[in-house]
Amino acid sequence: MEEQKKRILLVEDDPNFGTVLKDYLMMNDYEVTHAKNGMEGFEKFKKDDFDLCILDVMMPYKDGFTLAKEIREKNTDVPIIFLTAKTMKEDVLKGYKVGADDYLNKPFDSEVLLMKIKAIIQRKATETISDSKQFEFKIGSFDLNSKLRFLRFKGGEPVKLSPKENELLRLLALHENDLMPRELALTKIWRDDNYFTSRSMDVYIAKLRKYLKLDEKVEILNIHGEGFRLVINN
Amino acid sequence: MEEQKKRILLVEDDPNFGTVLKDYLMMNDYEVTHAKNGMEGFEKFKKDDFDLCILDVMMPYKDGFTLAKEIREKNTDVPIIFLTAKTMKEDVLKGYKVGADDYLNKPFDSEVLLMKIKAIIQRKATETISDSKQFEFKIGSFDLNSKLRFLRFKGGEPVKLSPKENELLRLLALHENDLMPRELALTKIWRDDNYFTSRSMDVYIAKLRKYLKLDEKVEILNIHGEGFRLVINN
DNA sequence: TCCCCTTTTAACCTTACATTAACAAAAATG
DNA sequence: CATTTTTGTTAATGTAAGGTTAAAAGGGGA
Repeated sequence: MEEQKKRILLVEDDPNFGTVLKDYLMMNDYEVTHAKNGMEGFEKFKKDDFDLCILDVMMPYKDGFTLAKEIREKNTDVPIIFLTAKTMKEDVLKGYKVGADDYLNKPFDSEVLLMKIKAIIQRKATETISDSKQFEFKIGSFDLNSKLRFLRFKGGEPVKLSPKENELLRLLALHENDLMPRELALTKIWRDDNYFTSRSMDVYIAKLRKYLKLDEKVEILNIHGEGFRLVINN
Repeated sequence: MEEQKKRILLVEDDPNFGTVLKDYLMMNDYEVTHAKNGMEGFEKFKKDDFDLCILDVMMPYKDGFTLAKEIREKNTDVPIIFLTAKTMKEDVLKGYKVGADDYLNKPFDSEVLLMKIKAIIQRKATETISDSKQFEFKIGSFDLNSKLRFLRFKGGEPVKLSPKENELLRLLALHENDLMPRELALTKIWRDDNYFTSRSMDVYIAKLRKYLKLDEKVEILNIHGEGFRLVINN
């Protein structure tokens, strides 16, 4: 059985270290694309599909965090590992905020890196089975295209959705008729969970409800203290 | 409202460090059970449901790995974080083998630990989302969906249940036709057992009876001084 | 720079929930 | 049978969560 090699985007400005790491990963059966800085990293990211990104934090022109943010705008799912200078606590916290999956302090042990890579790719694989790759939804009489970010009612004129509107409606649609926990949306979309992000989410729920009013069979119900539920009656 | 606190089992033999860590976690809104060694840790694990285990690796009598293995035999899902001595690489690798979700080198930064805890619990939550079925009960002519918190009579309009109503009815349903001890509900749902919580529970029993009146075959009987019994006659 | 689009923050209001109180009824106790 | 405990039920209260709208704050082009 031909296992497809996993593809890693490695963004690391130190040429020596970068090359060594790349070779090491390739020896361990990963397909590695090595970019020398943030710009290049983003270009390569856009061109290809990767299973994992390993980003150095300290880089000229465009640091790892900025790059990660750009990557996240394009793709909310791809796992990201940061390579941070030793015990830069702020870096670690900032990393998690941007949506990192893990971090590694330099200098690090290569075997540990391998373990992490395996664990993370594995984790994403099971997590992603259901919810990735799905960009088109039927919601009552609506069609949602979450890749192009529009919502269309009965084949009429599509209305454009903002990124957050879109992500939120997509999450709801993924859980159609089922509970979509508040926390899930907050951590997946807002990447933070506090009073204000929570209120912000409520505002977006209101916006979505306004859009969805056109079809009285479709509604977003609240489950007090838990989250929301997109139901389609018939 | 009533956001249920996440429960952490902390197994750490150093009394000073353990206590400090416990307090710190509690300050951050976790419910923490602290065990002083592997044995005690396992006992406590068996007695309760936890959302996360934090295990020190170096402990007398029973080290963290052995404990983790035992825990894994009982429960394949609960996330485990190891606290390892600084850069003991073997420990890290061994930890992953045993099925750890993450590890932290001592000394570690407490904020980083918090981030990890949040990330890990969140991750598990999304993974575990789909194993419903254990949330659906048939009670006479009623359907109880305790995940979506509604009760439906003969396929009619579902009526929403409050968290406490829901939990209580679920507990009763789990013990259908059998005694559901007062104390059980109080410790599991109210997590406290005193005069007032007990009265509060009685209030909820009254509410449930009102809902269930629609089906005269279903009733909640009191067993004086013992608890309640959900019976379905036919 | 200004403008437009998006997102957050704020304010105010409504609803949902849990607890407590108060009083009635049943059951146990002796 | 009188008294104490336990349970049944309804209503009042306080607080937290959610609904809604508008204004402020960012942020990326033209």
